[in-house]
Amino acid sequence: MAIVKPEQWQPKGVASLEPAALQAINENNHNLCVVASAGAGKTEFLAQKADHLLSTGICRAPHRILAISFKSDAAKNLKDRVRQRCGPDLSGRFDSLTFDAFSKGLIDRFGALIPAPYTPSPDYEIAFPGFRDWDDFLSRHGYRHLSGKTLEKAVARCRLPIATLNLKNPEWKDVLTRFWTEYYQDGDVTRLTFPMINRLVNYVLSHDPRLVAGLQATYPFVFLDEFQDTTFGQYDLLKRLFLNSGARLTAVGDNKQRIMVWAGAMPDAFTTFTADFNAKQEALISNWRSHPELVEIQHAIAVSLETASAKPEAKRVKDVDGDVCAIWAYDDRASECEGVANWIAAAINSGEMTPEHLAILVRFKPYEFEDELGPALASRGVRLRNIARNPEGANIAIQDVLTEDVTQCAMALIRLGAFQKAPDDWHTIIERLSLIWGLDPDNEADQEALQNQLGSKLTELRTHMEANAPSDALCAALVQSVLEFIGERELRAAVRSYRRDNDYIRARDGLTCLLKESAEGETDWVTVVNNFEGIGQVPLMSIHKSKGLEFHTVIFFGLDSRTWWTFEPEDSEEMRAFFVAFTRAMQRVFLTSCRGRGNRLAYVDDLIGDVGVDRVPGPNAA
DNA sequence: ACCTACTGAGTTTTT
DNA sequence: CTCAGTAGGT
Repeated sequence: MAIVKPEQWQPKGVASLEPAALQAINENNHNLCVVASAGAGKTEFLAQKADHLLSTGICRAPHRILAISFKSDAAKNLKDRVRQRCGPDLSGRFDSLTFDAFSKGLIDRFGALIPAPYTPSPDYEIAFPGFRDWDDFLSRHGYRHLSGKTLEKAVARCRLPIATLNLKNPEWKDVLTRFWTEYYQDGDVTRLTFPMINRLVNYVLSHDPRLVAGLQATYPFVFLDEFQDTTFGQYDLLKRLFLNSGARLTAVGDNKQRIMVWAGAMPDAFTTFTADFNAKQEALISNWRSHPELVEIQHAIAVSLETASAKPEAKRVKDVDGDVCAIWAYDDRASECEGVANWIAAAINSGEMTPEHLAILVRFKPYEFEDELGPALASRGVRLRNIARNPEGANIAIQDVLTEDVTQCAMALIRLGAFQKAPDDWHTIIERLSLIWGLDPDNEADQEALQNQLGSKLTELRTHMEANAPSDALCAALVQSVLEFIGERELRAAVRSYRRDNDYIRARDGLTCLLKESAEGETDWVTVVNNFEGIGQVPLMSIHKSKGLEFHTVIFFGLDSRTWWTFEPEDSEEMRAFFVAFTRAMQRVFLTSCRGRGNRLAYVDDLIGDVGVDRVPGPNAA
């Protein structure tokens, strides 16, 4: 592929980039701290920066770019965007992962190098202990006077090996030793949480500096997305890997969207990073997501979080009539559900937006809202999808099934089977199969053979799908047949995380179960495939899960004092969570509150009331 | 047996 | 903010 001279490089696929973005793309002699408020086009900025590095040869093979995101769908979106911008060849050297997936990958590769007694067994299990489990562990071992929360934090923060630690209270050394011998290595199974994986990675890297040298040699460029939510352990690892190395780090994020401090995120990640890595500052000032009226309200909230916030330039054009923001007040939860369901059904039927472009956001317990709102919508012919729910029989959330490699490959084929035309899928599957089967994309004979094989498989699939209506058995058979064609062994060799049975089976079962669920009561495959992808369904999720996503219209349930019982106006995670929820919308935001769920949230009501958001009676069930 | 006043817990994530 | 649990009183 021809190399572009840096001075001749142009952004691809977009009309223009703002000056700060161009500045940050061309700056490769410093570490960078890019402040990007909601809708500033972080993903696009990172994708363009990746394209710049790869297509100019500033990042030349075999060097790679490491991009760390917080959620797997964000990691996948970024990867896809880079592929669109610079093609499958160059984007093959762009590794887009979550912090946890990156750390886990290192354990899967180098776990055997971890000294005893910390060596994990290769078939370790991933655990998500709740606060009760930590307390139970302590009381089982006679430490009833210590708190589980403190133990959880200590495990996440203390370096290994425990024996060399200098702790003020020597009792904690006993507790941690116990924990790492009895919780971690429990009989035959090794049980790991992500903070523990992080500590183990840190340990193995300190124990074997060649690994650090190897990773530094591989990754001269590192992107860090949503940096405001970096945990202490993650930052510790980052320093171990890249501090004082030649690597150029680009940290992107927004302090106003810092909503993970409760789970161990650093309260001042940007400040610490800027000091340690001597990073240069840039700030993106556009808002490509929301139209001016919404940006005005967002700005009022932003100023309450950070007095010095600059007002972003709104780039989106408003394309809806009527209110763009209001607080819908209700008396009780039943009329709230019915009223909102009615409004949604009417909005969808009028064609002003499709179900998947609307989102229901809640602060917590989405499954409770699913039970209440789901039936109200269903009776009006609208389906609700709780994206955090596991499909029946699976051990993975719907949202995560969609980003799995096994899903992407299998569904590209199944979509090609269901639809008359799907050129994108044809290209995707050709690219992926070339990679999985180890074919040269430039070898014509190889490519022709691949196209022929794919063609005859598709003929077989289409005949089979036309002749048979969707059913549980057929869904399972379809997945089986498609995976046999792709080659499970080849797929698992190509996708590192699938080498462990645990991880591969979890993903494959997730795919099968979601497909079965999508086929329930359906008679044609096109609908099944759409159901699978969530097309025609209103997504429901927590604010935390909505981070990084955007929707045409957002309805937030529960602007009231019971939902926000921890609410404090000053430097509060709650206010930032509210900001995150609010800034997901491109066109409209409606906030419900009902007396059955407590009083009005006066602080927020007044804040947005000042910029013209009215408290009105919510739409009726009619 | 019943009343009042007080205390603490509950929630959001990551393969 | 709400709910469950508890201590201490009648």
